[in-house]
Amino acid sequence: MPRPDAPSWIVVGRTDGGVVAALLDADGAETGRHPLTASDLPGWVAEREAADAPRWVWNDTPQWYASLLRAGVRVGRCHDLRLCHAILRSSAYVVRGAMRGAGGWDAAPFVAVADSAPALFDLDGAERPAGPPDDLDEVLAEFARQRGAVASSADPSRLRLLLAAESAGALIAEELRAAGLPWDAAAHDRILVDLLGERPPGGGQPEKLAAAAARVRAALGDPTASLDSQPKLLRSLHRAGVLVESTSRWELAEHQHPAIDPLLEYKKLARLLSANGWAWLDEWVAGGRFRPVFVPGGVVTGRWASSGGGALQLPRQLREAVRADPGWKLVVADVAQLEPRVLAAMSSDTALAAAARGRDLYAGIVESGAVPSRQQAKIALLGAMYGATTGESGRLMPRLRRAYPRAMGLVDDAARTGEDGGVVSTWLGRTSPPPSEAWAAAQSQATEAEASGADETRARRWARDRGRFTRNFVVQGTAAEWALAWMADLRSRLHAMPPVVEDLAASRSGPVFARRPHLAFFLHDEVIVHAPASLADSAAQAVTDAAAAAGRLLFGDFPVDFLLDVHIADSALKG
DNA sequence: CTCGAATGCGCG
DNA sequence: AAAGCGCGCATTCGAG
Repeated sequence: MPRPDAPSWIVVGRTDGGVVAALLDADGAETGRHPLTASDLPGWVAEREAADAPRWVWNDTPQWYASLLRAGVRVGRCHDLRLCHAILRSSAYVVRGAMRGAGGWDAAPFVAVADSAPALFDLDGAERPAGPPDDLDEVLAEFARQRGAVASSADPSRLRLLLAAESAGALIAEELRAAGLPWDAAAHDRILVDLLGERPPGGGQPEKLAAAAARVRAALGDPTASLDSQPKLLRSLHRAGVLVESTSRWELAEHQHPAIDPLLEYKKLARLLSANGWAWLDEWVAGGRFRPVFVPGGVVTGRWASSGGGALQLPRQLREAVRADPGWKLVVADVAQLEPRVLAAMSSDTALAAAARGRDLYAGIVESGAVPSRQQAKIALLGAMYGATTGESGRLMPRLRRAYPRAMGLVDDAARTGEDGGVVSTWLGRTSPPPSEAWAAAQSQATEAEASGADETRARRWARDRGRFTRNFVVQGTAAEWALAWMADLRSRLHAMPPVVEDLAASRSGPVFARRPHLAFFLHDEVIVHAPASLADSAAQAVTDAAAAAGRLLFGDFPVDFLLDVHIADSALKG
């Protein structure tokens, strides 16, 4: 329980003398300062965290939190000035000029040299991302600027929610990296050997990959055909009478030729080897953990990106290698049709929300009679959110508009705004970037008297492209906000669980995560929690409860639910 | 040699 | 070659 005079915020930054923490009351007024050194920072933070549970304010979460976690110190809440700056400087909710005067806050996030990929060692100091300002005065000034921008904004409570969620995401991203995803390198190796053959000692092609290549060359009657160079492969195929325009899988699959099957097999195996083969295993898995770099807010819509390791592209093929430590379990949970549910809520479309309640949303649409089959419901709804105009998806749109006019109206409006050069915002106030100068120039040029037909065609195409982007932005971005709220709530629930007493010395997740369930992976609408076996059921319940809480936090009493598929297992392989 | 574009495929 | 959004990464290849 915080003391009555406990600081609401503690701002950390650097001065000439070292690290200084400034204590702020609830109104943002400074009540004291505390000088620190790099070495006594973790202990002091742990003390203040336990006593006051403040919101920690810093320029850039990785710059501070990575070393705190290494020292065994977890914090509950923070305000990440870099991430919040990015939201506020472009949010349509913020009044013009409120963020004026900020310098250096558009910097890329700090990259720690010791933790970074080998390539970064080659960069000199000038090239390595150094992060935003960390000087205490600049940090305090930016924090004041941001508080002012929120207070004077069109919707302070939504923006506060967004900034808190974004900052929680920053903590979670560091914790995910610190804990890592439990990865069984031996299981991974078995999958590789099974599909590719033994790892060739000298490099080179594994046996089964080479065999597939040989079958392709035999079928093409071309013993030297190159399979890895697209232009050369295309010529070989043409010589053999396979008249494709590309070498992509789905076009090849439309042709009949003895070379096609082995070629598709070869491409599949070659992809596995180059993307997630032994080299990947050597580089990215150590000590039983895959530790990717998650990049919160890395996508314009607010989704996370990743950098290194391909964290967001792990093939389903390899899920079997994600294995809980001995004595632990994995809780794997994903949301069914997150984006359509979010769309129903943000548009207050009670009919769409009713179709989704307690069941597969596409089945609900079929039951309502809007379209005849689940497949059509899925194609139509995805088309509505992505802006499909042709094909089956385009043909089904009118039926969807009749059945769900509010939901369809929301995405149609967003598209129209984008086509007209406007900006759109998510539910909590993240705003799309304005059109590029080239885009605007193309539009105005097309309206001039001497505009050519080509000018007009290009302008229209660009306008439609941008419409599809803004159409999707509002839904994808709000879904990202829901996911942040889900994870933030889940993180608190997991930390509130009583730590297990049994000796789980085998845990390789580090001091902060050794005795409690903790998040281990996140992918847009899915989380993996690594939990001591005795707490796995509680962790699964927490995942479900957090989803309900996130729905209420964003959408209040609006009757939409977020249906989860939750599994408890030793591996992340899904049935 | 480095760098960017193009291609293809993995994920949501 | 996708129709229809958002990404990252490996590979090849031509330009400088």
